[in-house]
Amino acid sequence: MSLSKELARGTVMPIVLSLLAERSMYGYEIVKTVNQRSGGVLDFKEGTLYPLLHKMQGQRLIKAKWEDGPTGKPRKYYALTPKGNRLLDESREQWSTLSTAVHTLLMGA
Amino acid sequence: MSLSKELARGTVMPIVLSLLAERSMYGYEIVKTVNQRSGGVLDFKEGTLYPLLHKMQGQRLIKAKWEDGPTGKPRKYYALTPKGNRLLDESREQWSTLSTAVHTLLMGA
DNA sequence: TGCATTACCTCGACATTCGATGTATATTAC
DNA sequence: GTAATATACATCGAATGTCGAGGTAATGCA
Repeated sequence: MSLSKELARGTVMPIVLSLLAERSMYGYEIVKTVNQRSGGVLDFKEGTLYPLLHKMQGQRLIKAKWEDGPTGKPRKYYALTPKGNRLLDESREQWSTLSTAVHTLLMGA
Repeated sequence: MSLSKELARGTVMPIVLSLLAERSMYGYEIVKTVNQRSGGVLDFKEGTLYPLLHKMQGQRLIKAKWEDGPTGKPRKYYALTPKGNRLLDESREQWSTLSTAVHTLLMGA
């Protein structure tokens, strides 16, 4: 795996939480949104996201609901649970703490 | 693994490169230095670091030299190679890019 | 003597991620 | 009409990274 990919490990779940806090989304939409909003820096793969969504659902961080999309074809929309919302807060805090620490060590004390 | 640990994945190698750019260090010293400088946010484990150092040595990113420490007991000092130095530059750039992207997605566009 | 610390190291278990692959429908282009 | 592309769900195996536990041995100190 490239260094860049390696660094991005662990940011996937927090980002998913953050997007779902904005509004409900379906899997494919999450992939496209992240890749587009990050300007190509992040590149979520379906093979990464779908298992993660299922895992997060099992942990009651998100809940799923089938709803008809604009074409009439059903899509699986995910939304945050209260528990997911709490974890989001925690994640943001931890990201701040970590990125400060890494910055210090990497960019010079 | 805790969320925080999960986030820190992938930062280990860049940080090692960064420390060794400052001066040569031995493994145990790297562990202690990182944990202390990060104020406990990062917590390098020997089981992580030693295999990594060996891997990096195999990739010619660092080179090792046995030298006598103050007690006369030999220590294995690691130093950056030119190749390691180039990767450090790259790593710093990639960290900046990534952390900006993650910040945007996590903390709100 | 006994304990903590320094300093090297390996190993197995576990989790994460990717690339590949599969299915099916909808849209667009020729 | 049909070929190609995009949408949208999903699983699986291989590769990799990390940790906790364990091992060895020397030093410093009370």
